[in-house]
Amino acid sequence: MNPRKNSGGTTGAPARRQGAARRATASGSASERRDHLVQLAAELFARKGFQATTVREIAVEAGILSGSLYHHFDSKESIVDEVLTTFLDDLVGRYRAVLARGGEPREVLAEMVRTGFAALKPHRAAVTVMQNDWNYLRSLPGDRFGYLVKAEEEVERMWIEQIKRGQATGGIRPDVDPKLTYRMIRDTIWVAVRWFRPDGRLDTAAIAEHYIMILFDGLATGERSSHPG
Amino acid sequence: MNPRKNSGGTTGAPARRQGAARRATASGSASERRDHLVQLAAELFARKGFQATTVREIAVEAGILSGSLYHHFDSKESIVDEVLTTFLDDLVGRYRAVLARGGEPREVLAEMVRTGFAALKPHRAAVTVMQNDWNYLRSLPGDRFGYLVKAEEEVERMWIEQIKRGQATGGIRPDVDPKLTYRMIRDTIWVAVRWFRPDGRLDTAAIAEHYIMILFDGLATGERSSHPG
DNA sequence: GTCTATAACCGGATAGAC
DNA sequence: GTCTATCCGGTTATAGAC
Repeated sequence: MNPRKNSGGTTGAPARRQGAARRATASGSASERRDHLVQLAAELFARKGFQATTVREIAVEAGILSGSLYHHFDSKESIVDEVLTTFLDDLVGRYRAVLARGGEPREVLAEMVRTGFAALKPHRAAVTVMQNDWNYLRSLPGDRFGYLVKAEEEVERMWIEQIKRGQATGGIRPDVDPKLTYRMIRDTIWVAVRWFRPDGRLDTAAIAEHYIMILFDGLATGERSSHPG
Repeated sequence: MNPRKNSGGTTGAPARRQGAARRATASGSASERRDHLVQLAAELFARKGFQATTVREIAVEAGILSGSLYHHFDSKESIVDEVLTTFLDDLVGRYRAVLARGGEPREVLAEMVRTGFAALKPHRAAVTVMQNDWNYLRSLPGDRFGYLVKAEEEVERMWIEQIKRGQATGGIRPDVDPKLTYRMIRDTIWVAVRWFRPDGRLDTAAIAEHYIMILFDGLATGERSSHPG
C-alpha cells in the first residue's frame, strides 16, 4: 500500500503522517504533487460544498481521470481530512506561539484575534469547508474527524483562560461570560470567510484592527452603560 | 396540477403562494399537513445538510413512502425553498416593525439585535440550513433562490441606515465602517445557531443582552482607547 | 502515474393502481 | 393521499492494462 495514503479509521491527527519522512526528491516531489491535488480539491469543496463536489471534478481540475486519483488518496474523505488537518495544525501552532510570548491578557487576546483573521487569507478554502461541512463530516460513521473536536477544545481552553485572566487582573470587565464571549469572538472571526475577498477593499489586518476596536471599546460614544436596554 | 405545488422557477417569494387562499377545512387541513412535512424536512436538513438528506429519509420520518411526497411537493428543492421563505418572510416583517416604531438609532439597533436572536429559537432549523447550505443553493442553475439575495439586501439596507444615522446624530462612534460593522453583527447573531441550545443555560434574550453590552460598551475596563495595538 | 472499463450502489423522480 | 414498481442517471471505488 502506498505509504502516503491516509487510511484514516480511528487514528487521529498525530498519527497521520507516519510516512511523512518525505525525501526531498530532485524536483516536483511526490509530496508537492499531492499537496497540489489537495489544494485543488479544497477550492472545489469550498465553492460547491464537500458532498456536491465529485471526485471526477477534482480529477478533471487536475487534468487526470477520476480513477487515477485513487493512486494518491484512499478516498474522497481522506482528501478533505488532509485539507482540514493542514489548517488546524497551522492554526493551533500559531496560537501556541502567541501564548508562549505571554503578556497582558488584553494584548494576548488582541494578538489571537489578529492570528485568526490572518489565517483567513492563506486558509480561505479550508476555513470555508470547516464552516459549511463541519456538521456533516462529524456526523459520518466512525470518529474519522474526531480530531476536529480535540483541536477545537484546545483552542477554546486557550481563549477562555486569557479572558478569565484578564478579568482577574482587571483589564477585562468582570460582568461578561467568558465562554459566551469566546464563542462570539470565534464565530465573528471565522464566519468572515463568507464575505472576505483577498482583493477587496480591506485586508485581514485592517479587518482585525476594526474588530479589536469594537470588541474592546464598543460602538457607543460617550460614557459607559449609556446603551439602551 | 396541484395548486399547492411550488413550481419555483423564476418567481420570487411574493408570487409564491398564489394558491394560498386556503379554505379552513374541517380539521387537520391540507396546509397543516403540508407545514408539518416542511417542518420535518427542515429538521433533517438542519441536522444532516440539504444534500445529505434524502427524500426517502424525509418520507420515512413522515411515515410515508418517498413517492408519496411528490403529491405534496414538486421536488426536494421546493421543500427547502418553503423552509427558507417562511423564515425570511417572518424576519423581514419583524425588522420592518422595529423600524416603523422609530426611536434613537442605538435603541433601534439594539432592538434589531434582540429581534435576530429571538428568531433563533422558533426558526432554529431554517437558520441552520441558511447558514450551511446558502452557498450551495445559490449555486444551483437558474435563480430559484434569488429571493434569498433580495431579502438579504433589504435587511442590509435597514441595518446600515441605522448605523449611519447613529453616526450622524452622535450615538455611534464615527470611526467605524458601517458595512463592516453590519456584517460582523449579522454574522455574530446567526452563527450562534451552531451552539445555541433551547434548553441551555442561557435563553436567546439573555444572549442578546450580553452581546448588546459588549457591542456598545466593549470588553475593556477603564478609559477608552486603552486597548492594545 | 495514468487510463480504460466497470462494478456496486444510491439518488431524485415518475406512472398508474388502489 | 398513499403505495408499488421502476426508470435513469450519477457516485465512489476497484482491477488490471499500458
